[in-house]
Amino acid sequence: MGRVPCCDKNGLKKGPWTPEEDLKLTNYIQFHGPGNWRSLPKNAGLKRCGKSCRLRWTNYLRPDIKRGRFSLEEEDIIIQLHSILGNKWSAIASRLPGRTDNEIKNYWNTHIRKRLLRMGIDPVTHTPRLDLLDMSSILRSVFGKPSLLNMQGLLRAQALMNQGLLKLASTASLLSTINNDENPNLASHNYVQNQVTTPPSLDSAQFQFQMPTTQTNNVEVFSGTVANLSCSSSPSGDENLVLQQNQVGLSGNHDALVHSLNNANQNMECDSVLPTPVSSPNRLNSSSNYVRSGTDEERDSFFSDLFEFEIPESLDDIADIFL
DNA sequence: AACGTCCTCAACCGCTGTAGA
DNA sequence: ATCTACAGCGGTTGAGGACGT
Repeated sequence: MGRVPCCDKNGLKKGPWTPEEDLKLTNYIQFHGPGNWRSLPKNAGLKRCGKSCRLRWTNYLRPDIKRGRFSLEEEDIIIQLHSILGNKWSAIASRLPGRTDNEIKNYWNTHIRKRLLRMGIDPVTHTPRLDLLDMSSILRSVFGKPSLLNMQGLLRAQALMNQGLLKLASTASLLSTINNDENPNLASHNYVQNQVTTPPSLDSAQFQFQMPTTQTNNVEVFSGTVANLSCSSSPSGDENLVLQQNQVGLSGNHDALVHSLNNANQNMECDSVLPTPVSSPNRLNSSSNYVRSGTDEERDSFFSDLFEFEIPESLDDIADIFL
């Protein structure tokens, strides 16, 4: 036996709410409080079903709703949480005060998801998806000489491009994200200058994410640490998140480097709970003056910067085919 | 100006989980 | 244990605005 409908559909209005309806609903709830949605429309003089009233209230009329554009911090948080929780929009919304699950879901589907796809990142698994990469933009990022790219070079590149190199690209971008302190554009330099880095840390209510200080004295080309996050639920079933990390050291040797990168990616895939490459922990924790409200261009730039990396000298022979 | 296409997001639909009778 | 009402969730839809030709 199927469920009986929550209300008699006949004669009930559907579609967009009018200001008058909003006023009726708001006034009623202010006086009586929310709840008892089944009887609310009748009592409030609305020709709507209770479900519609509840949705209108929770998604639009509630006084604590924060309207307007999502900040970059909020985007960061959404991406981080989505990488852990998946499409649990209500759980994500509960960590973003003033935002509704519906709003977050819409924003994900219309903005963030597309942006990740453009970056070659699978929005479901949050892993780099090589088949999704917009190679032209990647190549522009890498070489900064779009005019020098030609079809012949691209074809040769395609023939020679292999999984290892693309993983290198993907993981290098991840590293640049993680290791970048304030300016994303500086990230790649960290890897070629053998710097002693003190990566940032995140310590918030939901996350424990510590990056160790790394000494990279003997590294020829790259140095860095890949944090691999995993998630577990507590026996009590609450949603406290426990994030663990695996460190993957990267060193100069080609084979070792690609091997490390493969391991890093395998770890990610095995855990199926993934770090979000486009989000840096220090951003969440940062009190920097980084511009957090952004135009579309700034947001695109913010994300595309995350895929900027430099080809080490030892890979010059590969890079040469583009030029 | 007119038309077509794309994009956004409020609202709906169908389903599940839960509490109470 | 079963049934029912209700709240809530996630996926989907479609109206309307923005944009391009």
